[in-house]
Amino acid sequence: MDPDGCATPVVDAERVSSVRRSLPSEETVQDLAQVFGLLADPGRLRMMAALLEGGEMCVCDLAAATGQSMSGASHALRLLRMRRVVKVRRSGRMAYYQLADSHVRMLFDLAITHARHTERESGDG
Amino acid sequence: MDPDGCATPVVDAERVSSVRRSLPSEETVQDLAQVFGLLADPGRLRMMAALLEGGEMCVCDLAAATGQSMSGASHALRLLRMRRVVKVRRSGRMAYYQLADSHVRMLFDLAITHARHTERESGDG
DNA sequence: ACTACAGTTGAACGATCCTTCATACATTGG
DNA sequence: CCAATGTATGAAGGATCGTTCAACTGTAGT
Repeated sequence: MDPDGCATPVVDAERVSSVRRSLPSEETVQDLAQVFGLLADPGRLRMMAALLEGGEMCVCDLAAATGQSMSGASHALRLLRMRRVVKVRRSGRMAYYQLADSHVRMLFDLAITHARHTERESGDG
Repeated sequence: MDPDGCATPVVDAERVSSVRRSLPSEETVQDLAQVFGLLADPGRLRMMAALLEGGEMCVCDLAAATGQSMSGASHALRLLRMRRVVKVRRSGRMAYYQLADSHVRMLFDLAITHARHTERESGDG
């Protein structure tokens, strides 16, 4: 709201405004946050991992493979579809899903690598 | 809960169990989801972007640069600290934060690239 | 010791999210 | 047409999350 900060004291004003100018646009930030939000759910994460392996799968197999209900899987796939993370191919009454976006594949792969290399201690500092 | 799926019909049983075995462990999935969850908030995202640019910044400058209250910034940094995404250096009554983990930097960078290459239409199919 | 300052923390409120249930839609087979 | 099947969707319930307010810790300066 305020272009230069009023309520918060500032130590290094130059640095602050320089960093400020370098930040991604509001739109980019929102967009990024939404994509990460999609990845922040275990069910959806497993779905993407499944599609990464399985290539193309129908909803019921996807649900079974990731331990979700059909309805839950469908809701999840809807969100992923809306964000263009997956794409669907229809054949009769079946719906076959696959990953749509290679960036997300890379993101996902990198994240898995990150997880594998990370100690799983959580502490405060 | 169920090792082989009971309530959900399955089309390709072999594929399902093969994919199932290939999925990351429960622990990895939870861990990943939490990391992505951290990145799913605009405020935290801006903080990480700021630290990516600014290198090391104190809480009040970070708050000013990302348009957050001191309290909000502190809460956010606490979460990032607990997940070892940032680390803190204390000097007197100041607290200087910087990114702790190069994986997160890469994740973040890749994500920005992704956002820049993505059309911002959201539709259903 | 007292005041000012930088930061931290807990509680409360509202918003958002995930899960589940029920229902609806479209396609296939009789 | 009717029943069965695979999928999609809206609404409700409870959980989780982010923001804010108030109080608290620890340091610096007088």
